[in-house]
Amino acid sequence: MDDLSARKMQILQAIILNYLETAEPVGSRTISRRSPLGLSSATIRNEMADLEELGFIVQPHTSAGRIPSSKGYRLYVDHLLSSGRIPDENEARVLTALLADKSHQLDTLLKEMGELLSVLTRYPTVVTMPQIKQTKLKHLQLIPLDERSAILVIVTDGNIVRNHVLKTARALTHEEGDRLSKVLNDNLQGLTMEEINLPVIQKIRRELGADQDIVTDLLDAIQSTVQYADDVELYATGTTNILDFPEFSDVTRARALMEVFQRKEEMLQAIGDTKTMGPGRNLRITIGTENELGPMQDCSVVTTTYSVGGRTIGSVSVIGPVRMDYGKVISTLGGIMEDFQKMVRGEEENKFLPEPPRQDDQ
Amino acid sequence: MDDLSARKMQILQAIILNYLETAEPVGSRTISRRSPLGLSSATIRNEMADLEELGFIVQPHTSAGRIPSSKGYRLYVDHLLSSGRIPDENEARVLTALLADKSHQLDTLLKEMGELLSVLTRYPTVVTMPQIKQTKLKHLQLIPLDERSAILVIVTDGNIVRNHVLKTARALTHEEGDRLSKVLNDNLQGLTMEEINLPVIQKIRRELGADQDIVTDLLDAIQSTVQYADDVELYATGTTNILDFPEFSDVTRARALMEVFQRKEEMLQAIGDTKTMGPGRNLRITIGTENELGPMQDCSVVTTTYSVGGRTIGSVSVIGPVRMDYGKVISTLGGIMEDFQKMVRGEEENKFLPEPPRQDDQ
DNA sequence: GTTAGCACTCAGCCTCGAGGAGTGCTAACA
DNA sequence: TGTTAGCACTCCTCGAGGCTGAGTGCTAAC
Repeated sequence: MDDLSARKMQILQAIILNYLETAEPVGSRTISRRSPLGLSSATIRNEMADLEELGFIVQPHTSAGRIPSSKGYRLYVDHLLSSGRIPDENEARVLTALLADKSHQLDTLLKEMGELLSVLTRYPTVVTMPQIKQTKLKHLQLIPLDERSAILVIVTDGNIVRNHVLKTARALTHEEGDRLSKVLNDNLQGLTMEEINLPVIQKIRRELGADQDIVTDLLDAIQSTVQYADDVELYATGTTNILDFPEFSDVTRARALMEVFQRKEEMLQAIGDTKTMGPGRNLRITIGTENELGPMQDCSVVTTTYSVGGRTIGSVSVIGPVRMDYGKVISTLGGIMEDFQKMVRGEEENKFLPEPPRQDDQ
Repeated sequence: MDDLSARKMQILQAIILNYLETAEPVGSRTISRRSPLGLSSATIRNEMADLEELGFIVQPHTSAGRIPSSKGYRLYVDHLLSSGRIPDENEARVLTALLADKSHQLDTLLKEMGELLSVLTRYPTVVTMPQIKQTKLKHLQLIPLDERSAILVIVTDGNIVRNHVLKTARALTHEEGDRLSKVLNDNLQGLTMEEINLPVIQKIRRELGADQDIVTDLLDAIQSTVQYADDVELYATGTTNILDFPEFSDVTRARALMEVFQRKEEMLQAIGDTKTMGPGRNLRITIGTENELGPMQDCSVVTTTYSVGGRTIGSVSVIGPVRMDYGKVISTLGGIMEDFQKMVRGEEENKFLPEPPRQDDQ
């Protein structure tokens, strides 16, 4: 199925490129005129008939031109797109300039990045926030608040901060808070949330013998943070961009899609399991009917992952109509993510330097 | 302009009620048949002509029925709606049951509330998150993180927590962190962000004499939190609900509106200044063309405020088409907010009780 | 002041036909 | 054998024309 003649490939590509632009079925005559092949429309027609039989293009109705099928886009993305595209360096510059001073807090950096991506690509963008569960604990601090509550602050790799307000059986003193924090840190620092298991917890329980009454509350809080951490957080931007495209000028369809953007579970399903994906310039593209979700079958999803400390802890996806500018999305997403990773890594190292390097501009 | 005859009032109300249901212009014959007035369509027609001249209703085209104008809705909301509506108690129950265990963290409580409101009303809902600037500082804690950074945790009334990662000129020890925190607390506790002024800052600066090098970073962090606090945070839910209504079946219009929902400044403008509004069952209703923003002129906004510790620190708005069920929205919003305020107040008091009261159900 | 009746308006819907884009097929050509 | 020109055919799109029905304003009578 892959051994299409070079000419068929070229014709398919021409059809796709044209369709990307116009969103209208493309006819043999258009290809004949526009492409450098120098073939008559009749010849193109013959080839198109073959391509249709092979399932790469379809005809909306008898007397219309052809539009690419999911299978056709797939071939295009896998074989035709790869070479010859240079990522636009300007965009990376923009990112670096724009976000330089926000780089030390991963959440905000990611959100800004999502927004930037949706502005650059003109497509909706969805970022899964760092899965705190997978990152190493860096610091825990229990802050007594008042007679019946305290705050547990949890900091992990990448300076991701989470708070958890907990009810306590009695008032805590500041000193107790510190002492408890120390025990927690001694036992948990460097572990990931997932690695907090029974033996560790029992060790903590032993060491906190004197404060038995508070211990349960505390462990509950950690427990519930871990549980909450199970719950991936999503951040979607530029969702209204999808309404720009004629394929969604039907309100019912548009609405169905907008709703998917808002529903966490469905969105996660659309993005798919990212754990199996390696880090770096590793993207996954899901095209049209390859999506399981009904309303998403008119869309394509381009997903990549990001990592901190060598662990893949989240993903960034750009979502557009099947008729999306794959080349641009891939290069923009790739470029920005590369930059992002560089920044995060830089951030991790900077701490040991006397002064952050700052003169790469100009 | 207010001294409409009782009959005109009744007819206007009948027109509005009918239009709320059908979204179609309503004709004289419909009113004649449906209303208990027992008048012929010709008489209704005469009255309608008057109402039109007075600006309470308009005619989309010559041979169509009438639809209410913004002025008409305004009269309806102000004079016709008030009496006779009992808030639905069930909804309040739902809220209390649903949110009981989330009540101790204001942000999440508010978000859940927004979601609940949009589910109950089937309209989009926008919540402005607590304006931390206006709440009293309860506790500050500086947590050293690593060689070049620390986290400043700020807790205010209502247990609103904010973190701020700050770069430090050198590594902080844990003891230093505590000492600095203590000075901050001694000087700032009980103040609002707005009340942090130069004298206070200089006092802190004096007391921290020995740690001059860190002080600037720290004050910068507070400063930037204050600044960030200036930036109201919005949380919008159920925005796609708006697509249900025929008045937004035009995608361009729908898109314009969806975009307003996402843009903070425009949304704030639409909600309007809430500082002038008192707390409690105090709602403001902005109808149709009373809105300044173009895309919002087909919408009405029902806004109320919430307060903590006697200060109004945020607002909750329900946004729908002008043809919205004002009665339902007003009673739902009112009921839920009452419940919410009760909960927050309960929360504030609970701290001093040995055990939170829990047997009011069943 | 209310009502019946009538002429009038106009959006919505249907139908019909022309126009045009595009196809598939066949036959001729290099 | 691959390519091309030509032709008949399909079917979508769009606009014109006509009909219908809901609704109006006006007038005259009660």
